[in-house]
Amino acid sequence: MEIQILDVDYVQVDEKPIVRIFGKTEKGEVVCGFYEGYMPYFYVEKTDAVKELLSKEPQVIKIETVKRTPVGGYQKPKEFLKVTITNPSKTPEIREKLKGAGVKVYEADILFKYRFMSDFGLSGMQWIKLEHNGVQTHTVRADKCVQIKKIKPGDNSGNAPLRLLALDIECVSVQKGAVPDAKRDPIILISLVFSERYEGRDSLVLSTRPDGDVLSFASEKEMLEEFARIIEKYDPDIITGYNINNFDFPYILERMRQNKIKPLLGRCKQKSVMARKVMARYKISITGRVVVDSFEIIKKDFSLTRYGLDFVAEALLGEKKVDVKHSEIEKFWKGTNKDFKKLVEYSRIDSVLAMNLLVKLHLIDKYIALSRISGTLLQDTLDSGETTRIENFTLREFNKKGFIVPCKPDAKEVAEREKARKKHLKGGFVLEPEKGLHSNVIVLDFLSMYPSIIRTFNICPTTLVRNQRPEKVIKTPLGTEFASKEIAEGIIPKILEKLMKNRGKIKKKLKTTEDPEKKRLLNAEQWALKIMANAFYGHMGYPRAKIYDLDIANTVTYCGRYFIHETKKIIEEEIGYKVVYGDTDSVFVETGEDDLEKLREIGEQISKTVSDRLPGIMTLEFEKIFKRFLPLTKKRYMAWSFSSGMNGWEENIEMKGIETVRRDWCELVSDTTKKIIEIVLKENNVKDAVDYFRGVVKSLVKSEVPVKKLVITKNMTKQPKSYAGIQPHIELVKKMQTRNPAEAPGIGDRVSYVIIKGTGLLSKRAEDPVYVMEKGLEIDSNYYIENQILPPLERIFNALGISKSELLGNGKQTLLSDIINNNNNHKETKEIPITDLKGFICKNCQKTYSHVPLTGFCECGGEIVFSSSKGMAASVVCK
DNA sequence: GCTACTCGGGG
DNA sequence: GTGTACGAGTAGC
Repeated sequence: MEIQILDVDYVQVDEKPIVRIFGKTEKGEVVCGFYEGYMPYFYVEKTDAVKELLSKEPQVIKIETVKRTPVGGYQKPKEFLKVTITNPSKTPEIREKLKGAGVKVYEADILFKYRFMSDFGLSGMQWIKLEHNGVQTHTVRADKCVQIKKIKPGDNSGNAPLRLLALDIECVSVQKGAVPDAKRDPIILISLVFSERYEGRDSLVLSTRPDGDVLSFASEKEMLEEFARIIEKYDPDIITGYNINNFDFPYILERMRQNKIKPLLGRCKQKSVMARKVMARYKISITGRVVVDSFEIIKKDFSLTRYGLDFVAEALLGEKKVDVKHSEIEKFWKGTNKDFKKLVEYSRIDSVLAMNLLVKLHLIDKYIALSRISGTLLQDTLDSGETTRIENFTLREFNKKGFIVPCKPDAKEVAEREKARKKHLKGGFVLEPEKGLHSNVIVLDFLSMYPSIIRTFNICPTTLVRNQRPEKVIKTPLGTEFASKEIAEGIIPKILEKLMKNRGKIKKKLKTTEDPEKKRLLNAEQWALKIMANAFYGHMGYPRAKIYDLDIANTVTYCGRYFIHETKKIIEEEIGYKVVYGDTDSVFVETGEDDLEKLREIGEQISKTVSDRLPGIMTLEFEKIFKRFLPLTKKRYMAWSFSSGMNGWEENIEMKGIETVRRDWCELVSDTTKKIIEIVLKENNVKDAVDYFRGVVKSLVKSEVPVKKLVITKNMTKQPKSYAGIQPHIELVKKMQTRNPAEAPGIGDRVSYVIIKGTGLLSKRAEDPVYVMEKGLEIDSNYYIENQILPPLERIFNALGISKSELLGNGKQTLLSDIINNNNNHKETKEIPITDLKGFICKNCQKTYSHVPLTGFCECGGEIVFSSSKGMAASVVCK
């Protein structure tokens, strides 16, 4: 029998744990495999005192002497005690007792399911073959329950047919405007959407109101009981919804508690649904199933300005919600039959959208790939971060080679590490960017820089030279030493080699794969391999990590900085090009060439020269070409980029660290910013950009900009009177309440406003856009210039050497172009080709400028002329 | 510029 | 469940 692992847990029966593996066959049968005879264990240092301590513990059933190597500096294996006990849940107690006695304890904080999975080489969503006997049990809901004899890796790839359920609840608060409180406000409606038909339907709505197209119930209790029955009968593998982790599920569980219903929604008939509160956030676990919150994934994987379901569905699916405001739910609930029908439809569509997001955007592909690679169960991959995955993964790899891992650090240790880290750990090197607008810049990146450094110097906590000295070492540029590869190959470098090579193979396979389904899975896999490889460096510098080493983290970043400096030196001093910017693992090289193909050739040449010169597997790759490059500051730039793709050169505008859209900016800002960036980068015309900006300012002043483009939107999260400060949108709501209380926005609604002309406080001049259009009120153009379009654009123009006062003109008609044109009148006749143009220079004091001051003259009063590598010139010729 | 606090999503 | 872990954006020094 072959199954794909969905979930693993254990039950304690008569002093013995039984591991349960929940999975699904290729045909879609649900299987639960029971494994008996595997016992919990951990390691401690070997002393007589420890033996004495352990002999008093009734839980301990076996103490063996074993040879292992602790992780923490290069060393030879030594003797440890392997302690086996009867009950996994007793481990913390014994662990703390030993720790209290000053005894070093290893691997005593590993979840039992993961101890088991690690020893048997099992991963979440992995296919496995089971040799088994049939068993019958009434404790588990599955098509087949088997007693596992042996587990072997499976042959299948892809996924078993997974059955999905999407759900959404509706409720109304007794307190007007507030978010409903599960302790008090009942659920009125539950909508369910099925990926496989359930009793001939693909959706179902349950309600305590008895009309419309719903399953109706006399009480909330009966409705919730039926809800549980449907889940049992439909038996989904995956349950989804929008914000179900932090709203629907905690709410349903509390309502079940109030109604004295045990929340048995999982595949174990005895285990209730668990809602663990982790720092103000809930994590839901349901035995044998996986809860996927579309909202949480979208927030992580997509960069959007807002994450409300309406916005997300529209942006990502092009699908719309039913238009019902939160403040209207009560009205529709208590309203006519038609009103109620609309509410039912509203709820149903919310579930449909949650389902569609998951299915159409393939939201879980990445997480399945991460699970398979790291060994983590899908639910935990979704709920927890990088640390869990890395530690799961590393445990196996270290154990395989006879290493044992320390327990996680306590709060005191974490605090000390945090302090040391802050003080000593330096990050990547960021080069001060060369000011001004650049053309024809080649961008080169190190291929997986940190993983490559780790592999090149065999960097690992198991090879780091501390107390014991290996016969042969390799020294890093920082001076730290590691055992050389022939003596002891580091576990982490070896893992990275496997991950990187595997990724190469998958990328190759991807090129010859046509089937879109297979392609998607391969793509998710190569992505996950990259993510895992890149996470190791960060993990070793993470204060809560079990395998934490500041010396190692510092070695890695130091090498990074060292190699970037070396690279810059080689390019500038040996090859002879200027490096105009660089960040951590990249260099931006300016050349005189402007043909894309020739630039690529130069790029490849630089790549080869540098890679040959640097040690080990350090590889600098040609990445792309910036036809135009405008740095604002470190880590902030914009560029017109060309990279070679499948269909020749692919161009796009790249922005790093620059926002063009922000919640509190109106549309005019993003429109204008985008346009100006395009003029500067693509047309290389600063004058036109300035003109465009002035045009916008002019039309603002003349009230020619449509009101729609000036609307600013903010959320009102609480009652207007409970706001301490004065805020425009709140003041507007107060105004609207006196005008027409029924139409005024309520709590949780978004408030749209524009700022109008007047004498009072700015906040008091916020007005309803509709009202402004009806009454023809005048917009405060000054506000829009100073507070909206100017702040982002000022930074861009500053980078081009144009100050705010110059930009706004201030009456002086003195633009760069005019000055250049005026230069035609110059008496000097010397000409230079435009390709040699470096900038501008004062004829009198030699001060250089990247842009001509708009007065046309230097501070010293001297005349500004062109400067080139061949000297000064009065004019420039274009060829 | 940095660090501390808030709030998101949901109804 | 042998676990305790957000993160961007903004307000406040």
